[in-house]
Amino acid sequence: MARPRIHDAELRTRLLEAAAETVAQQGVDSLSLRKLAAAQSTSTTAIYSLFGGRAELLVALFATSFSSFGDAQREVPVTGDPEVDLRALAIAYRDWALRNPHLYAVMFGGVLGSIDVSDEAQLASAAMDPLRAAVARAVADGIMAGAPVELISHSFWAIVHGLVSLELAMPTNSDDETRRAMFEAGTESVLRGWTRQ
Amino acid sequence: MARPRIHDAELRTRLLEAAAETVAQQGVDSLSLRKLAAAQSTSTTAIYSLFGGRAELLVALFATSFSSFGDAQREVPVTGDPEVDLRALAIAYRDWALRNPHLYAVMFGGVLGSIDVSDEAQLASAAMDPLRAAVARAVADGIMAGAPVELISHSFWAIVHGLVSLELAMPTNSDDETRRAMFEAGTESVLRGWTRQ
DNA sequence: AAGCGTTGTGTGACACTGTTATAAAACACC
DNA sequence: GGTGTTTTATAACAGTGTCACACAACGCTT
Repeated sequence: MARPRIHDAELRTRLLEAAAETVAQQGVDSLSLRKLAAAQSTSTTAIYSLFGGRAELLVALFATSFSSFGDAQREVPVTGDPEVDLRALAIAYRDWALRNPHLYAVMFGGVLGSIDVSDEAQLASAAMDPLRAAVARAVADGIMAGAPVELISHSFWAIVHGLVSLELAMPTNSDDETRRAMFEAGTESVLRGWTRQ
Repeated sequence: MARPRIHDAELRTRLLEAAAETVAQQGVDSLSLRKLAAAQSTSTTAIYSLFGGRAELLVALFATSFSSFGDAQREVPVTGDPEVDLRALAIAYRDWALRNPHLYAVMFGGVLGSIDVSDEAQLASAAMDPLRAAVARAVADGIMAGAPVELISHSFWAIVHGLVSLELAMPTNSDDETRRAMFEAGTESVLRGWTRQ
């Protein structure tokens, strides 16, 4: 019984996808609400009614980024060898991060500033489920031991994230192969650290 | 033969220190050139003549942050046991980062956006010299082996940075002791991974 | 001593930004 | 057709970084 709404879920996804593309290509600082709204032939009011504001828009982007990242992790095939799976998960992790550095900064860097993402932290952690499952298989097979699955998984997440994060933050003059070798050597060290001799 | 300059090195350090305090306490987004200049009873022109602009000011902050961080690493005493030293360096690393999360975001997070810090990367890497020295001692003592010192050091840096970064980015409901235990378990895994059996 | 030339500095304008109050638009119903 | 209600776009507000410009402050020359 009033003006029909155009600020619907469809526009919300369109705005979110456009924002994701801008951030992915130019970084979060280049995201302007005015330009984003204009590109979708609407006004900034749409962003405020659909998200709440810039901060909430970035939280939504944080969530979808982890969702896309989680998809990439889930696409890694499960073999009979947990160690093979862990190496493949690590490489898939690195590939995604190097391909989407700006989104990775939104997910892990302090880019979001003081924006609270407590509610979305679970969703973020869910992207690591394939890793936890692989570690659980390794423990079940007696390949790994020494701590709870959650703890081993966390340290594996930390080394992979640490290596990728340093690679993104610290510009080096070493070539791609060298950097990949450093990455694999790093993950291998944690693998050895939890592997039963 | 002209107006005497007030925009000198002393004002530069004052501006930089004030900027560091603001960023350390409220984050990089809360740093306004206008407010910063006004707080030092000068104008924004000072920042432009002394630094070049906001980006260059943040690069200078990046450098001083790594300097302060490097001091904390160098303050860790050197004992006769390289493994003890590595654990102490890791704990000092974590302490500094948890005490200065916003500066840590400037150093490693994508907070600086597309600002180039290639020239300062060496300075950043220098903060890790105590770690490299400890690894070198461990290798010399035959405690660690399997790769060049630089590679082992890098993986150790990565695990420590990864653990700290996850701790800062992912809000958990576990208490301080649990988080510290997870940190130590993670660093121990890399230590074991490079330790000769 | 007065004026000049030069250099450094603060002021103000410009083009942006996110946010929000307000007024117009677009419908259903009487 | 008029009324009421909801949704939307517009415009104003306060703030930002950046930079051209005019003023201020000195040494030197006349």
